[in-house]
Amino acid sequence: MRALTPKGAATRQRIVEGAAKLIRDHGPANVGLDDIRAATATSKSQLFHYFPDGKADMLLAVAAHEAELVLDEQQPYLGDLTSWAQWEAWRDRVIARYAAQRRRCPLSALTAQLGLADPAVEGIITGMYSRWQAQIAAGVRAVRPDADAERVATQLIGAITGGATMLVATDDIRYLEIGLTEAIENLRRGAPGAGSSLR
Amino acid sequence: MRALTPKGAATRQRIVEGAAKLIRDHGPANVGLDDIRAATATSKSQLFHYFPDGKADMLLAVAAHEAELVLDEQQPYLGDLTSWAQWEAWRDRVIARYAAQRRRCPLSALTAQLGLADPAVEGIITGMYSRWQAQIAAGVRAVRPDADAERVATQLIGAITGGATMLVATDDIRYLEIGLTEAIENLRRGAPGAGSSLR
DNA sequence: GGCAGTTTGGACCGCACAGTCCAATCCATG
DNA sequence: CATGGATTGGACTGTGCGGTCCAAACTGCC
Repeated sequence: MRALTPKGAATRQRIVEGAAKLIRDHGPANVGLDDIRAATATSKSQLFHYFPDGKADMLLAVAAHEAELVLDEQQPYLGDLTSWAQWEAWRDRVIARYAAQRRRCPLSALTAQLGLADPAVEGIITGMYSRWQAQIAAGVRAVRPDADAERVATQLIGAITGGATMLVATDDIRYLEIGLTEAIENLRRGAPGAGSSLR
Repeated sequence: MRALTPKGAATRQRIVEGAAKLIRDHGPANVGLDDIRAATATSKSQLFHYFPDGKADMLLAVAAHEAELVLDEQQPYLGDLTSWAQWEAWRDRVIARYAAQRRRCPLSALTAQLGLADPAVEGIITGMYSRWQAQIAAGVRAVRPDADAERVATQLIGAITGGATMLVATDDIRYLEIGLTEAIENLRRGAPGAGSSLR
C-alpha cells in the first residue's frame, strides 16, 4: 500500500467506486465483500491487499469518497454565493440533488454502519461539514456583510441536514424545500444573528 | 402472543425495556440476542416466543417504544404551546434533552439498522412525526393565527431533526440551539408562509 | 386433581461472511 | 534476462449469532 503502481491505484479506485455504487443501491448492511468482489471483478486478496484492515477500512474510503461528492455536486454555486441569483441556483441544485436521490443517502447509511465513535469516521464528517459551512459563510458575507455569517451558515447546514434526514425518514422532500427556502428568505429579509433580538 | 397473560405481558415489557437500554448504550449493531437475554434474565425461547419474527420484530417494538419517549419527554409543553413563554420552555426542554443525550440517538440508530424500506418502521417514524407536527401546528395557530401553521411546523420539525442529526454527527449542540431558536424567532417576528414573499 | 394453554430453559443447528494463506503472474529496473 | 516487489486468483477457515426444537415447569379452569 505504501508503494502503489498506477495499475494498483486504478484497481483501488475501481473497488471504491464499485463498492460505493453497490452501497448506494442496497445499503451497507446488505453488501458483503463477495458482492463487491463480483461487482468490481477483483479477488478476495485484492480487497485485503488494498484495504489491509478489512471491510471497515474499505467503508471508510467509500465514506470519504461520498463526502467529496456531496460538496462537488453543489459546485460551482456553493463556491460562488455572491449574488442572490447564485443563492437561488444553489438552493435549487441542492433540492434537485436530494430529490433525485430520495431515500438513498449513502453517507448517513455509511456513518450509521461504521459508528461515529471511530475518530476516522468523525474526521471525515466534521471535515466535510466544516468545509461546507465555510463556503456558505463566505457567501453570507458577500451578500449580507452585516449578518453573523457563522451563525447563519450553521442554521443553513442544520436546515439542509434536517431536510435530508426527513427525506430519508419520510420520503418527503418538503422539509428540505421549506427549511432551506425559509432560511434563505430569512437571511434575505434581514440580518439574523447580528442585530437579532434573541439571546 | 394472541393470548397473553399478565405475567407474559410483564416479561415482554421487560425485554423491550432491557433491550432499549442496551441499545441506547451500545448501539443496535453491537447488541446481540444473547446480550439481551443476559440483561433481561430470559431465555432464547422467550425472546422468540414474544417476538416470533425474531430480532427485527423485537427491534421494531423497541423503536416504537423509543418513539413514544421522544414525544413524551416534550410534555407538557409540546401539548400546550399557547404562549411565547410555553414556546420558550418547550425549546429549552428539547435542547436540554438532546444535550443530555448527546450522540446517543436510539431512534436514528435503530431505524438505520432496520432500514426504512420496511413499512412497519416507516409507519412508526411517520406516525411520530405527524403527531409531533400536529401539536406544533396547533401551537402556531394559538400564537400566530395569521401564519401558515403547517409550513411553520414543517420548518420547525426540520430544524430540530437537523440539529439532532448534526449533534450525532459532530457532538455539537449549537446546530440545534441556533436552528430552533432562529425558527421560533422568525415566527415571532412575523408570519412566515402566509404573507411571505417567497414562492 | 387433571387438562389445555402459556411460559420457560437451554442445548443445538446452520450459515453467512469477514478474514487468512499461498501460489501464480505481472512488471519495472538494472 | 534475471530479480524483487507489486498484483492477482481463489480455495479454505473460523465463528459469531440468529434461529430452531423439545421437554419441563408453571397457571388457570372445570
